[in-house]
Amino acid sequence: MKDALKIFKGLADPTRLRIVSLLIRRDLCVCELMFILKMEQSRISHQLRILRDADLVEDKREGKWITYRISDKARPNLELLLNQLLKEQLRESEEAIRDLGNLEICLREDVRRRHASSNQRVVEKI
Amino acid sequence: MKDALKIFKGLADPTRLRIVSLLIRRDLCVCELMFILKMEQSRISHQLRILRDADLVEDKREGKWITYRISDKARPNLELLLNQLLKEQLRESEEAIRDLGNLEICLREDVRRRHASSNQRVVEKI
DNA sequence: TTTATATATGAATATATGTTCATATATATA
DNA sequence: TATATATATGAACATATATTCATATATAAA
Repeated sequence: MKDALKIFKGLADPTRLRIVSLLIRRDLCVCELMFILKMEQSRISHQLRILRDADLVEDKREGKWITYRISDKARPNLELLLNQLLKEQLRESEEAIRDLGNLEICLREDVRRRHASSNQRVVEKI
Repeated sequence: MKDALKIFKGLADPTRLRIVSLLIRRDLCVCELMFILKMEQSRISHQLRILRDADLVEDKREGKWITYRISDKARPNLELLLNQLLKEQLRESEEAIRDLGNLEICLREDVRRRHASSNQRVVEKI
């Protein structure tokens, strides 16, 4: 598939757009994404798979965890594409603001190492 | 729906991506798009409807013809998004090159006024 | 070496999407 | 006014997609 189409299809789903918007700021593992997005694990894993198949992200195992990052290949285009649009989102979308807030909390609380089991359950939306 | 998602969904289909790539260069009516894309009329009209519902394009009746253009609202973002990617397409995709070639022919031959009835049939791909 | 944790994945399902065919509508022309 | 042209649209269909549930796998910890 042509690159442009790959990128647009990759971003054409709300869950994936949120994931990419987060990964563009910071590499994250699945349990961190679960904490931030308040979604169950398999849902996130399935969407990450689609993003990986589209060469938008790459994964790397780190012990128990698997960390996802924007692929080197896609990063320049994604930064170009999302830079402007994400600023608009942050002005208009409460969800986008909440995601970034949860990212802060996630990092501050070191979710990956400290919240272990609680992440296996879907937490109530803030 | 949030704007960013609207745009990505709008561009996440090969037919629509081709249409938008053409409209960003020049306003076109349906029969001109038929000539350029070698697709049947209802297929193009349906996709234009989706682009219109997503506020990416606007239509304007001009006598018998209905001309489509990129909406004022979407143009800045679309130009930003597509500028880089379309250059890549033109390097890599024969289809994109062919579309632009057909656009040239379409304008040179004044398809809108001169090829009338022949446009109602789907023409063999060049 | 058993158990817990983190993640992936297959199957099932519901929903969305793209295309085609047939037909409707609006304008232009004879 | 009757006909041709340009386009839109509804219905039907096939295909694609997103989500959930259940289960498999790989690593770490006890």
